[in-house]
Amino acid sequence: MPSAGSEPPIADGATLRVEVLSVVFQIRVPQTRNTPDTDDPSLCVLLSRSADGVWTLPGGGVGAEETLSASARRLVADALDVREIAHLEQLSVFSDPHRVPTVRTIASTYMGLVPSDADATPPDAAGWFAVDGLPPLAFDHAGIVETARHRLAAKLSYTNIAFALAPARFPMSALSEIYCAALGYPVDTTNLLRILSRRAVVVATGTVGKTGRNGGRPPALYAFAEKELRVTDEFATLRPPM
Amino acid sequence: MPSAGSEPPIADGATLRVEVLSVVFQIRVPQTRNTPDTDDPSLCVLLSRSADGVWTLPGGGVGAEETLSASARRLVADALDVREIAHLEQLSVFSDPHRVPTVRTIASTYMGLVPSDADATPPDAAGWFAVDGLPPLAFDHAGIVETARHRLAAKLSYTNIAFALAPARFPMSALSEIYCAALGYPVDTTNLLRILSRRAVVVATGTVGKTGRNGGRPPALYAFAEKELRVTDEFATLRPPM
DNA sequence: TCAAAAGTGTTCGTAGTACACCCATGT
DNA sequence: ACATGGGTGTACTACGAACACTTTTGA
Repeated sequence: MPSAGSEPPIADGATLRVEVLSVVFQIRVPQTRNTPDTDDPSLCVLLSRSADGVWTLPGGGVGAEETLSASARRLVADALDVREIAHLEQLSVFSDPHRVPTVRTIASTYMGLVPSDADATPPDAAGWFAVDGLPPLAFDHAGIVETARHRLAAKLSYTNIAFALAPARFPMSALSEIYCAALGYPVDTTNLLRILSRRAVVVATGTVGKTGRNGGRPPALYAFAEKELRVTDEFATLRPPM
Repeated sequence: MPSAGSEPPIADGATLRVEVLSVVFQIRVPQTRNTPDTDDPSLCVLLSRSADGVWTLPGGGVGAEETLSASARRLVADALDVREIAHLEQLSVFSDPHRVPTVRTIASTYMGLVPSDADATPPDAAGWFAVDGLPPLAFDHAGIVETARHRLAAKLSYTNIAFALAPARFPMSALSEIYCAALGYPVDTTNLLRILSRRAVVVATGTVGKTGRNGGRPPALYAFAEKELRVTDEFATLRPPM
C-alpha cells in the first residue's frame, strides 16, 4: 500500500453541508419585464427571493430519509407551490470549497421541467424569469442555470425530453415554438414533425384544435408517445453492426 | 407561502456522510482470469479489496479544502498508486438512504480514464478486472460501474474522449481495438479514421511504427489533436441554422 | 376572395457504412 | 513470391435541411 502524501482533514458534519438546488424551467411568458420587446413565450427559470433580497434557485437541505431527487421535489413544491414537475434529472455537483463563503456547502443540482400549460403561479417571494437577462443571482447560481440550459438544449436533439415541456395535446406549431424558445433559434415545424414521427416520439391523436383568432386552418393535435425520458438517437455514429 | 407538508428532519453531520467513488477504466489485459478465452485487451476497472475482503470501487471522504474531483484524484492516487488519470468526469450522485446500511452515505461518483500504455500496476489490495464478469461488489458499486460504462460508450461516439484511453501515438488499428473493447462490438478501422479525421479529432504524426511480428506494412502513427474533452458532434439533429 | 395558418412533397447535401482493391514489409 | 497487415477508393444508404406548393379555415 503506497503511503499516502499528507492526508487532508476529512470534512465532518460541523463543516460540510449538502444542499439541493433545482433549476426549474417552463416555456411561458415571463412575469417580470426583463425581456421587454416580444410577448412570445420564452424559456423561463423559477427563482425565489431570499430573506436578504437576493434571487436564488429554490433549494435547501436533504431530508434524513429522502433521496436527493425526492428532496429536490419537496423543496420546489413546498416553497413555491409548483407541483407539476413532469421531469427531474440530475445535473452536476458543485463542490468548490468556497462557493458559499460562510459554511462549506456542496450543491447537488437538478433540472426540473414544467409543461407550458401548467398554471404554475408562484407566491410573492418567487417568480419566473426569462433566462436571457436574469437578475444577479446568489453565489454560483448563474453558472448552474447555464449548465441546465445547455443540458436541456442538448437533450432536445437526441431524446424525447420535450414531453415534459409540452401540454398533453398540442399542435405542431406550438411544439415548434417550445423547441425554438429552448434552443434559441427557429425550428422548421415541418421537419420537426417528420423527425419526431420517424422516431415515434410524437403521434397524431386524430383530434383537431381550434383555429387561431385571425383565421387559418385548424391544426391536428399531437401527443408524446411516452412521458418518460427515452434516448431516441443513441448512436450518432459508430453504431453497433446489423 | 404555501404551508409545507411535514418537514422531514434535515440530515445533519452526525447522520450524513459524503463519499467519493471512482470508476477507473483502462483498456488492457485483465490481471485476473475472470475472462479466460482471449488475451485481447478489454475494458478493465480498478477495484480495491476492503478490510473484510469485499471488492469495492476506490474512494473515501472529502477533504475540507478540496473539490470533489480533487478528492477523487487523491483517493485513487493515494490508495492505489495510479497517478496517470488522463480524464476525470462526474457521474451521478447515488443517494438512496439505505444504499449503505450502517450510516447514511451519499456517493458522488466519477469516471476516470487511464491510457492503455500507462504502467498502472496496483498494489496487492487492488487489481484490474474486465468489466464483463466482475466479482461481487460492495453495496451498489456494480450499478455504478454500469453507469460509467454506458457513459463511456455514449461519449465515444460524439466526443474525443478516447484521447484519454489511447497512448500519445498509436496506429489506427490500436485505436480501433480500444473502441472495440469499450463498445463491445467491432469497429471498422478504415471508417474510424475517416470519421475522426473529418472531425479533426486525430491527426497523422508523419511517423510510422514498427511492423508486427508476422510481417505486414508498417503503420502510420496518429495522435489526438487535443487532450481535453471536446464535444465533436454536438447536434445530431436540429442544428442551428447557417 | 384573400390572408393566415397548417400540411404535403421534392430536392439537395452530406455523413456514415460496407466492402473491394491496392501498397509495403518480413520471411 | 507470398502471406500479413495497413491504406485508399468507391458505391450505397439514410437522415436531415430547405423550400415550394397545396389545403383549410375565418373575415
